Amino acid sequence: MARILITSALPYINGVKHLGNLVGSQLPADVYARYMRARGHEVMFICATDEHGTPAELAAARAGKPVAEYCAEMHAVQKRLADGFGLSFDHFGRSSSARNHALTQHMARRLGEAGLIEVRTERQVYSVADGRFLPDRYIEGTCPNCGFERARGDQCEMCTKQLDPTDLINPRSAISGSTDLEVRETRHLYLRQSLLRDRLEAWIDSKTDWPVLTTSIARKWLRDGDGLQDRGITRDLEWGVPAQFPGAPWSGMEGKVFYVWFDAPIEYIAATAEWADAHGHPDAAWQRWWREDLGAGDVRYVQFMGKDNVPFHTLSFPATLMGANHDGTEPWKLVDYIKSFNWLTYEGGKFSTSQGRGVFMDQALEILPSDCWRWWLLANAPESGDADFTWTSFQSALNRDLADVLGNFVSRVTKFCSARFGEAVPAGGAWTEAEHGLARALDQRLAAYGALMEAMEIRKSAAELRAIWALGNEYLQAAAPWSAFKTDRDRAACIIRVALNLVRLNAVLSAPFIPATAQRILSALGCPDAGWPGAAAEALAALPPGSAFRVPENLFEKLSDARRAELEARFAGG
RNA sequence: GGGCCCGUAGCUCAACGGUCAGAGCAGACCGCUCAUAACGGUUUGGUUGCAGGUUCGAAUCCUGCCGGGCCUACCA
Repeated sequence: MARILITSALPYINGVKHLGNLVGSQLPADVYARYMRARGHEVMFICATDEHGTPAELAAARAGKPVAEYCAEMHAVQKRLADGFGLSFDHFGRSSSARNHALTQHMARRLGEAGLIEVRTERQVYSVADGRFLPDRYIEGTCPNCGFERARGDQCEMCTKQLDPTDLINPRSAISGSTDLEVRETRHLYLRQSLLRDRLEAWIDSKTDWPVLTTSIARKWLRDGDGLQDRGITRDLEWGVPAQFPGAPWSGMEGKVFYVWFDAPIEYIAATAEWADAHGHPDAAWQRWWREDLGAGDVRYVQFMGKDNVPFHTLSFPATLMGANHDGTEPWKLVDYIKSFNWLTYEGGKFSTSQGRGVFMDQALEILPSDCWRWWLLANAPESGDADFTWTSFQSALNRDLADVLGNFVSRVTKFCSARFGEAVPAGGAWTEAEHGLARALDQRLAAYGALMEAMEIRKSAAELRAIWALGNEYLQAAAPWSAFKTDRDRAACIIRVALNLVRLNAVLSAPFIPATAQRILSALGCPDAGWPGAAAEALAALPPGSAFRVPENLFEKLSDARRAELEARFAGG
C-alpha cells in the first residue's frame, strides 16, 4: 500500500467556476484520488478556496459586503458545488484559515532567517479615490503605441505591446474610472528565488517523467532573459496574511499582507492541518504527509493544475519549501509529479463570465446530473492540447456512451433476469468458452485501464473504460440468453449470472469517473461495498446465485435534439 | 519581439523511428429482438498543413514556410 498526497489547484474565491476550471484540475484529481483509494492506497486529497488578493476585495466591494463575509459565503457556495460534482476531497479548506495565517508567517520567517527575503522600495500607482494601490492591469489608459483607448497597464490588448502603467496616456483606475492617480513609494518583501535558481533547475531536470507542458514552462522561466527573477511576495491590501507579525525578521511591513501566490500553495499544507483539526487529530497526523522527517518519506505527492499555474508550482512554491529548509531542520515534502492541463474552450471560443458564455458549475448541476458532466469532461480532458466543449459532442457522449452503452446494458440485463428468473441472481449452468473468452478480454482491458489510470492518462482511461462497457453488449449478443432460455434454461441462467456480475464489475470500474451512478448500480445490486477486482474470472462470480437485486430506474435520460438546441441558445452569451 | 504547444479520416482524437496510419462519433450494409428504436457485425473514408532534408525505413527526427492556440513574471 502506497501513500499518495494529491492536491488540486485552488479555485479562486471571486465567483462560481466554469466547466473549464473544473476539468483543469479538480475533476481529474478526483478521478485519480478515487482510483487510488479503490486500489487500497492511503490517499490524502486536498483542495481549498484561494481567498486573498485584489479581485477578492473588489468582488466583495461590488457585492457590498465585508470581504471576510463575502469569502465565507463564496466558500460555502464552492463547497456545495464541489459536493454536487462528487469531488471527494478529504478536506476543502480556506486559504484565509488561521492555520494558513500561521504557516505562511512561519514559512516567511524561515525564509527571512535563510537570507532569502529582502526589503525593496518601489514606486507604484496609487488611486486616491479607490484608496488603494493598483496592480498594473487595474490601470487603464490610451496605448502610447497604437492609440487604443482601453489599454491595460501591463499590456495593450490591441497591439499586444508590453507596457508600464506610467506609459499610459490619460491613465485612470479600471475600478472607479478615477484619474486621481499618483505614484507613491512603497516597501515590499521580495523572495530571492534567483539565489535558488541552480537548485531549482537541477530539481526540474531530475523530473524526466513530467509532461512537456510542465517542464517547458518551468525552464522558460528559469532561463528567460536574466534568468529566474526575484518575486515580490507582499501587497498593499487589507485582506490577507499580515506581513508584519511577532518574530518577523523585518520591520515596517505594517498594513501589508502576503501576496496571494505566496500563501495559496502553502494552504495545501495548512488545509491538511485544517483536516487534522476538523477530525481532532494531533499535528503529527498532517505532518506525516508533509514533513519528510516526520513520516512523509514514503509519500508520493501529485499536483493537478491548469497550465497557468505551472510557474508557481514548479518554481516559487518549491523555492519557498527549499528555503524554509535552509538548515535541514524542516524537510518539507516537494511535489513528485505535476499533471498539468490546457484550456477547455466553449463552442470554439472562450468561456466568459461577463458575457454569460459557457456553462458554469451551478448551472450545470441544474441542467443534468453531475455524472453526465464528469463523463464528458473527463473523456475530453484537455491533456495534449486545448479541448472544445460543444453541445453536439456532449449530447453524443451522454446519449451514446452513458445511456446506450452503459445504461442500456444495465437495463437489459436486470430486466431480462427479472422477467425470466426473478429478482435474484439465478443458479444453474456452467461456464463455456464464451464466458472464458469474456474473462480473458476483461483481464486484458483491466490491465490496460489500470496502467492508464496509474499514468493519469485521463482521456485514454475513459476510452478504455468505455471499451469495457462495450464488452458486456458484445458478450450478450454472442451468448444470446433470450434464445438459450427457450431451449436450455440453465444455460440462460449462467449467462445472466455472468452478465449481472459484469454489471457489478462495470459499476466498480466506473466509480472514479461516475461515482453517483456507480453507487446507484451497486445499491440496486445490494452490494454497496465493492473492492477493486483481481482476476476477471473471480470478479464475474462475486455475486453468488440467490443474491437479490432490484431493477434500477434508467440510469441516464437522453438529451433530445430540441433540448440541446435550447441549451445551445441559452449559453451562447453575447 | 522571444518561447512553448498544436495542425492525422466529415467531426473529436490515438499512434512519438519499423507489419496494410488506428478508435469513437457521423455515413452505408447485414444481423439480433433481452433492452432507454437500445445492441452486435461488416464496411466506406486519410499523398498524416506545405516544401525540402536525414535514414534501409518518417505522421514520428532536422530546417524553412503557412495556419491555430498559449505564455512572457504586479490577475489569479
